[in-house]
Amino acid sequence: MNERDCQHSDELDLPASNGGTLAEQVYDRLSEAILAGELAPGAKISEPALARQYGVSRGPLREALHRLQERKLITRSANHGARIVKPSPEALAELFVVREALEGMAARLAATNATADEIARLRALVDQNAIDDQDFHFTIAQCSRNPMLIGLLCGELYSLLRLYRGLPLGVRPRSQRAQIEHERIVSAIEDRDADLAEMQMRRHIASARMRREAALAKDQAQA
Amino acid sequence: MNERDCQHSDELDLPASNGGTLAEQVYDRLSEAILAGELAPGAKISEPALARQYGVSRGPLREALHRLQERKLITRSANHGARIVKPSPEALAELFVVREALEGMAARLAATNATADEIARLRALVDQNAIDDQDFHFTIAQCSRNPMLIGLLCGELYSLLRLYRGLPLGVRPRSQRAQIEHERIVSAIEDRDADLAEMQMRRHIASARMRREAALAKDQAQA
DNA sequence: CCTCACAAAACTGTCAACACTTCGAGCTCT
DNA sequence: AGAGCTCGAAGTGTTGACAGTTTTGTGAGG
Repeated sequence: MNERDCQHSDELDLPASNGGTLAEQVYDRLSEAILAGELAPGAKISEPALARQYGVSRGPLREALHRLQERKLITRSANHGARIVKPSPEALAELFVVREALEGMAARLAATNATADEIARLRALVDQNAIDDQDFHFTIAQCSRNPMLIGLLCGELYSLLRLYRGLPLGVRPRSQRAQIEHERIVSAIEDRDADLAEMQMRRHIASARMRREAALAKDQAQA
Repeated sequence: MNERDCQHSDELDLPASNGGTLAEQVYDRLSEAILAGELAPGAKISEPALARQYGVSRGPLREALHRLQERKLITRSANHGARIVKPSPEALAELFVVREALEGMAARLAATNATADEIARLRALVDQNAIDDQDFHFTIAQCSRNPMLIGLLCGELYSLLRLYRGLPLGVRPRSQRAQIEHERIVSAIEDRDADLAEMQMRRHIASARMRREAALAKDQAQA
């Protein structure tokens, strides 16, 4: 049970949040809580309870909830309250298709626009095996020099990916297969071969999708 | 006792809006107003003024503004208010790159997943010349059978496209060039050729991007 | 004439209180 | 006992008011 020691006052202060306004702080804390899995998927959100928990009034909380609604992290229906979005295998598959398209384009642009320093950093990331997958993909997105693409990949899609995988951004060792695929992508970027970079990235995402779908199917078979 | 309710007030009623809550109605009206260009890009939003205009209190209005912020239709900074986002040539170029990736993927999926009826509808759209471009692209997105892709293309990206082009979803005659490109895309889908469908769609988007960038550059040269 | 300081107006952020809806416990009737 | 109704409790939607900040307008001084 994740219940705190103190019974009556679960009031959590918000000192570490960067946002100036309470609504922003609550938004940051709430999105992090949802993505970290602290709030169960599909669970109903009680505005008074959450407001007490975070030590704010319902006004800022509702503003944060509306932002989360637009980010599709919660669903809201009038007079029926808000619920944490529940990940589904279908949504996961859809997400990977979108990622394949966007990250493929990012790799294509990176092959053209990346600086020598950035390519060196990518090469270093691949050569040392202990890095996490996200760092690699984020770095390539940055190399695309396309802020909208970067925002989609590193913001919205990455959030949904965290939610669907149900893991707290873990640095788990990636497979040998992924290691090889990463190396091929970097090689293509080093060669400034845009077509090949896109193709390798798309194969990499498709491969990751199949692995993850298999793992998810096995999890659901157990449950 | 200066009641200005009925005389010359700018108070706009919200009868036609579908949403049950005031916040939703204001959200719909505001996003439509921004996308239609009724609110000047870059203009500052005064919460009291807008609240009076729409005949609601500041609470629901602020909730709608937070949703618009997450949709990137407005920008907000603490204690400094909200501003309508200002389109830039750079953002337009970025948008077309993202569209090229996503619509290419949609065409690929459509070649695989579209039903015979849907393909017939696409063929009809191409054969009759008077259709507008958006209808064609939306239909292909629907054929992808990927709700997340459909939501991105028909929702967020389409909104930004409307905003950046500054036109009210006009049914303007498309060029002969676009007509030919549409026909090639539909032919590839009819042949169930996923690779070709994606390539033709990406060329079509890239061609549209170059035409629009040229038009925008000319406009800015005049001004 | 320009600049700076200062006060007032306006605005944003926040809160507590008020309507209306929804849900559930308990009662009634068959 | 079980189905349906009633009424109270809880929750959501909305409002107006209050506190702190930013901006504006004004006047003195250089």
